[in-house]
Amino acid sequence: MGKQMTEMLKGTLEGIVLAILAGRAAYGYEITARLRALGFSDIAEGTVYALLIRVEQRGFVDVEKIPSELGPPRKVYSLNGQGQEYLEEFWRTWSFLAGQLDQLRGGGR
Amino acid sequence: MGKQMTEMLKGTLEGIVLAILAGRAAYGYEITARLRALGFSDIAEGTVYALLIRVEQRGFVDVEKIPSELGPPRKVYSLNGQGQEYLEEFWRTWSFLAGQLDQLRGGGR
DNA sequence: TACTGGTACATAGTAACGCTGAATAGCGGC
DNA sequence: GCCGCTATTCAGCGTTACTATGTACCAGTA
Repeated sequence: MGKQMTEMLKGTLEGIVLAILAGRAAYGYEITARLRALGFSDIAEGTVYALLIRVEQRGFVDVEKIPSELGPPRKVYSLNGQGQEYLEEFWRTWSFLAGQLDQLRGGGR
Repeated sequence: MGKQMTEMLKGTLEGIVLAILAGRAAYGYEITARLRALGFSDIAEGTVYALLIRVEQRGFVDVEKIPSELGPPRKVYSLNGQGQEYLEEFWRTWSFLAGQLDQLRGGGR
């Protein structure tokens, strides 16, 4: 992925992952796979795990450890109330930014 | 401005400034004022100047020093060919990201 | 002359984020 | 036993925007 995308993901990747979790609970490896399916093909696994630890420490998600039949136990993350609120604020911030950019792009001034 | 916006601006502020310059040439102080008018009320002057130096070093803008009747001489930046190309790539990257986010927001899955 | 305020640019230090690259560990199949 | 897939973790790095200053030029005013 380009450097531009890398920089643009700063601040949005977190929202993207929380939005995925808003759909349903998931674990790290699964989230990485879903991101790749979404077209974010080059997001490193390490990035996702670091992000998950961050949002866990901020209290946006609940964690449950579930044994897997295939490999080591999975840490399943689910969005909690605080996370919901944060996600809503994320969407507000995003809407504002997207609005301004659309304006800039269209008007050219 | 919120911390969310701060992080989200990483990678997009550069595009925003280049888009402003695509409209017409401008100098740092003026760009800061325009950003504030656009609603990015808390963008520090220092941020804009640092960004302008960055894009200048990458060769995206041409610079002309023009004496001001009011204060020190202005450094007027104008987008050049390379900057145009970069801006177009920025819009492509942005479109992809915005598309994916819209999808995530709407579908909820 | 001295002071104030607006214009205009620059820089050192800091924090946050995503990436790179590697390590660790469990399980199934050849 | 070894390889490949699943699954998580961590240290070190580069980029970006912010904070907080500092420099400099000019106009108006007392």
